[in-house]
Amino acid sequence: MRPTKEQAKENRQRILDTAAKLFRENGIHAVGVDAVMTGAGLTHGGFYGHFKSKSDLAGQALTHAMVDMLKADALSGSLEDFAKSYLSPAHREAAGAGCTVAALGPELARLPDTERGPVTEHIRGLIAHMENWQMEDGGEPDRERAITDVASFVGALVLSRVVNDPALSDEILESVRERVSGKA
Amino acid sequence: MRPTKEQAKENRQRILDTAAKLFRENGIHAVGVDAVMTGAGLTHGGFYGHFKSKSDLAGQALTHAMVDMLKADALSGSLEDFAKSYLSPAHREAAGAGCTVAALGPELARLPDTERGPVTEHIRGLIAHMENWQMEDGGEPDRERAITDVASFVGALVLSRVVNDPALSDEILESVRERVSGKA
DNA sequence: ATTATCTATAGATCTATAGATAATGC
DNA sequence: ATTATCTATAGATCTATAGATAATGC
Repeated sequence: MRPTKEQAKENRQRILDTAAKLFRENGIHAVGVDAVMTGAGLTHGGFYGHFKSKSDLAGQALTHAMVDMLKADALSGSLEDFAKSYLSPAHREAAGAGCTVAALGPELARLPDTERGPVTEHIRGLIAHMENWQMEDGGEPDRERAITDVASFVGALVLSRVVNDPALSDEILESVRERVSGKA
Repeated sequence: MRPTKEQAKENRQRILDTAAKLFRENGIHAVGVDAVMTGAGLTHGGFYGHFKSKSDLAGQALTHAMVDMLKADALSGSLEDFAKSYLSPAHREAAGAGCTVAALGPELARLPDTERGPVTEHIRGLIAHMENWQMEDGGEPDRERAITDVASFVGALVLSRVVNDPALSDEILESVRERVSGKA
């Protein structure tokens, strides 16, 4: 029953991936250690061999998810390409695999100051990317606009998920997408 | 020990107000019926005489909070005044008395379709207000811009609360405020 | 007599720990 | 012998209900 050292490391990674998905889908508070372990194909008792606590897991899993997003393909293309994918119905419907800030913003905001470093750096990274795209388009970097664009992206995705009218939800995503693309 | 009919109605209202505040501050999931009742100065057993369930309470309390916000003074002034108050450090620090969408967005998004009608109408109301302000400024109403502005407001408030660097948090609020005011 | 509230508790669920198990790794 | 996982369970906490209490309202 005991797995190899490598198998154990793989199990640990699967716990992290499962947690990052379930937390973003349902909220950190709504997902128990038990659900994460079952999702990873293990029993919940073994959890504490891998992580100190649920809070420890949440920190590691979500930091990992945010780092991955900043390295994703979508960010290596143009601003228009990024907007098209970030503000897509597909992203709206796949919260578990999508932007951590849009999926868990207010819940992350309630974490103690000391645990919000990774999200803060993640947001700095998104702003920096916006500034880069502005320069690629030949203009001077406008930080005020970069920040506003990031805010409107996150806000639009949150609003599009909150609203229960599909037409309005689509309209929100498209409005921000066209507005950001159209003013380069 | 039994209160008058009027006292009972006041108690019910105090439960609603306490719930609306605690839910926005800590998240719906993180606040128990017990904490709401204690906050309202009652014992938790009496709760079910007033509401069918916790979910029933959450629906009523938050709908009430959103209706109140659309009637608030801030919305009767200019767009600049609204932006100044919505995007203020005071609002950032008082989630329990502030915008329900910014405080609970992703958690509301996970509610079943049938319970998201009130938030949807609330968001429609915010967009309509933006369009009115545009017309007051003498221009044609630009719905695409109205939607983008609402998204950037909500997004900015969420981001300002997530970030653990006070300078960046202030910068996010001010950037969106200046950008929205400056392009009228 | 009615009823808003309180006391007490049942039944779930959730975090965390303890001890057993059994295969790996020295 | 070590250790990753499993079984079992302790201890909290949370939603909801049942029955008692005591003052209002007919």
